[in-house]
Amino acid sequence: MPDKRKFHTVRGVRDILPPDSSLWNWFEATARDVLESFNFREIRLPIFEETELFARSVGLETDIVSKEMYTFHDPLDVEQAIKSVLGHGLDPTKVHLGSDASTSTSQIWDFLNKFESLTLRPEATASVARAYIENGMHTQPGLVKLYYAGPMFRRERPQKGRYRQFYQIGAEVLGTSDHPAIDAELIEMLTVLLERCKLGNWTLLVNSIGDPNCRPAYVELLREELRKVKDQLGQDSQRRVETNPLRVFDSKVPEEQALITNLPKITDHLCDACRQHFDDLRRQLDLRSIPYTHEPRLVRGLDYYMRTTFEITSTHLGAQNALAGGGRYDGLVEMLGGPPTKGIGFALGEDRFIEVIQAAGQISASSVGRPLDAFIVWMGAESYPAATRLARRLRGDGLCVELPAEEPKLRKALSLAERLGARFAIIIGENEIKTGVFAVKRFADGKQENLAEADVASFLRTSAPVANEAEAKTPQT
RNA sequence: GUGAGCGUAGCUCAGCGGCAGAGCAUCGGACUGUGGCUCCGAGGGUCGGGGGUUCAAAUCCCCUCGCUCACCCCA
Repeated sequence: MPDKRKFHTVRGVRDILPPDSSLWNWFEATARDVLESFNFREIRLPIFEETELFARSVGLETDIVSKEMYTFHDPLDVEQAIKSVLGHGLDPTKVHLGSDASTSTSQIWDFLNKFESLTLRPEATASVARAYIENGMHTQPGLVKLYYAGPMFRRERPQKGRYRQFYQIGAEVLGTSDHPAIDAELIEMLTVLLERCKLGNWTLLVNSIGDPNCRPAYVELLREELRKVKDQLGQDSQRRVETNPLRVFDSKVPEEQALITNLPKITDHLCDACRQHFDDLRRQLDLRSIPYTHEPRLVRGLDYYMRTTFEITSTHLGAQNALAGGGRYDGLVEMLGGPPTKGIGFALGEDRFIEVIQAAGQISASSVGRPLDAFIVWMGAESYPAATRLARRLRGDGLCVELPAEEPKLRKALSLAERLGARFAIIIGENEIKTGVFAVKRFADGKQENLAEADVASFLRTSAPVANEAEAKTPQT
């Protein structure tokens, strides 16, 4: 008896179906086009890495590393390891969950962590830094400008605009220079992409969070100020006062907002070098005519950020309103064992971009998807060979063609073609085989022409552009 | 991990103690070489799952699972 169990996606992941997938493909192609026009080149990275890479770069205390990573051990490696432990006369029950009250979960983790631990990437900057070091990319001439695209994984509770498998496109600039023009051009690149997506309702927020010279003193100052008003803070914020005072700025508790506004701003406590860098960044944005808001409360969550941080938010989204975010991470490569290297990058959330593009309504799956150019209706077994020849010819000419496998009734075939969105139906039956001309019917106005096989392709192509009809009609903004 | 809302056909939902429903979609027919319209018909259900109350439960009660949104945090 067949098992009637229905399989479904696991929590927080989803299918992306046609026609939506057309919009995704369009967005990815557009992003690639923009990034490559700034001379960025794609780096294809693995989906999983050693757990240690993310722990060290993203930061042990971050939510991402402490509770959101999909970490696993190769089962065969673990089996091997257990056997080797047994070979040393150790008690196997000591490593069996629940078999012994003295074996705690953390002890089991300690045991497992002696063996290679792997993690589905929660972000990709760490991988880029690893690849930069591993491949000796510091010997390449000039700046190393890379971009990546693909899925990331974080085990968070899903909500609007947040998924456990989500898609990011990111760009990174690595090398010996930390000139603010690099930061500004990276941001400019993002604004160009926003324009190409015909998005208007976005805001650029920028800030500087200092560097290891000036930030520790500021964090201490902030902590002292927060302690003075601790009893007015909620539980979450009270905890952060001790663990990570900067995070208090992220609070959305309404009662805390007034308090937060009056806290000392990090940009008032930067060292001279950081202050200069931030001032120059703003000048660089001005000379590019990029509107921005200085948001002193913008502190990014990942440990490796320093100096420049920025974020693009959209009013079209729900609570998860960040479309893209990034910042400078000058110490990261060296911390991972590479040469002293400056770095800056951003990641944008594809899921969120797609949502905003759809909400804006300027670009849609139907306007960027590939249309079905021709539906071939054939009648009678003797016409099928001619139909297959025609289909091959049209497809070879770059057209999208549907050829029914079974002989259809004419009325039903035309009905199906119309519902599939075909631009034309090409009718091949006894009459057409005799005369050698095909009836080509245009659905838009119902007009029909008789054409020789050799003329069909050019007729289909010239009578209407193949793709992006709707986009071409939309005035440039 | 916490809170709230919601689970009935592929989709959107009605029904809220008494035979499991509608619209849309799908398939077939009217209609044998000309689509859209119209009409007729068909298929499709563990009413999320389990337990309880009752002569009788989609409906009332309890538990559980799932989804959505929000918190936390982030793209």
